[in-house]
Amino acid sequence: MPENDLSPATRGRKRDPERDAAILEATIDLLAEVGYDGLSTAKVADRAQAGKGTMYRRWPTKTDLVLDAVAHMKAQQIDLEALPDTGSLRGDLLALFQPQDSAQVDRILRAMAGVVSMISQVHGLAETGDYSIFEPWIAANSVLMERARTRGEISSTADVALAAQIIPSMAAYRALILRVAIDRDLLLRLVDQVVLPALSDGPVNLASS
Amino acid sequence: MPENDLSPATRGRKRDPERDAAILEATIDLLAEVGYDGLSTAKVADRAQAGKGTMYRRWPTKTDLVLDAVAHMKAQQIDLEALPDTGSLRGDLLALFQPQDSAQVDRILRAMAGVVSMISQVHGLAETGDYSIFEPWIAANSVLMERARTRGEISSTADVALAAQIIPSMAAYRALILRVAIDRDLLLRLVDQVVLPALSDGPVNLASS
DNA sequence: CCAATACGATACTACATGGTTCCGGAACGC
DNA sequence: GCGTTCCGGAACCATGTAGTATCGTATTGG
Repeated sequence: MPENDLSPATRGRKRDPERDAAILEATIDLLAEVGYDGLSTAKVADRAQAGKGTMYRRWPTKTDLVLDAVAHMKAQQIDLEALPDTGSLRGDLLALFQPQDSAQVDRILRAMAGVVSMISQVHGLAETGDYSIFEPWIAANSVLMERARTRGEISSTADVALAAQIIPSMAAYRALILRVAIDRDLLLRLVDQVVLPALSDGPVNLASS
Repeated sequence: MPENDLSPATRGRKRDPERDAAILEATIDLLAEVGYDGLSTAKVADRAQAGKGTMYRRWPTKTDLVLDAVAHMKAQQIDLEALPDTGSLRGDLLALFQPQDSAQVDRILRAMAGVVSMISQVHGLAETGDYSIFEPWIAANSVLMERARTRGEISSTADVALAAQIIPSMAAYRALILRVAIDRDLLLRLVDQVVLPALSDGPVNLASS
């Protein structure tokens, strides 16, 4: 009797993992350029210098391919184990958004815009949230802020869950609607005039007329 | 000589303006449900109980139709001439986002998500910004905040341009990515813990250890 | 060396869809 | 009434594309 009909194919030529990477990268490129629907499997294959058979051997469907490409992109993002630690929350936040290569960030945000169109069409995708690039950024913000709280740097009652969403949501708005990335000037204003005040203890100092 | 080859057709049956509205409404519905690419002209005609001829007599192309539908939706939005005036900025902000029927807001935000996919594919659209539903909300925020400033209610040096973007950008993030609208609890937290502190004079009261 | 599997390339199928055209009928102005 | 323009409906066409199949070649293990 055959051990297993689905034996992992020990014989024959092996799959080239480099092809996986090339196809996923080409997918992200096109996602950023033309969106989910503008992306055709033929174009992906063409750009990756791959045959469509090679693609469909790995991903049974265009949707699977794009989802995996997004996961791939996400994995290259922020490493929650290696967050900046400058001693102050302000320094940490600036450092977190600092090092990103501008062109690379732009590509990622545009790809994210491409994903938005997929959510409308692929049923049951909105519920998982797996596709969001912004979620790890929010998580990173939370970690930095919680650390600042244990240092006593911010209010013990600060709404960290909310504050951690401010910068990422602004980034999302600009990326998806305005099609522009956050620049350093805006980042400074956000940190100093919005995020830090929101976390501080200070009573809202409305003019007491 | 003919007065004008394109004379507005004084003879014959007149166009039914109700058809315009029905078609635009159907377009927005579908835009919210399936996105720009999931939207087919046949589906729009079907839902509006209209013939495709009736549609193409008005809009030469699917893109024109969708853009006009978005403009139509935008026109039904915030009236900058009739902003709330409760006496306090806090009251004004809460009133601004208050009256919206939740289901209606949800529909609008989902439609906006559908528009995002169009931006990737229709050339030269991202530059105009005409499509953004959020921009009038930002403008309304700015007006309310400037009024508060002239009342001396907030700091004279407050960064209104930035603060006015906070709530709308959060709404955009939630609508486009999370697919959820802003509820009253979140609105309260945003106003009291983020927006108002950002506009206040108070020095950032970081714990002086 | 050989069977099995991978690869890029290309041809092919099945189907959806944007846009046009035509129909029979209804509303309008003259 | 009579021609013109509108209406909903449906047929029609050209194009694009997801997914499959095939071909000749390159790698692998036995």
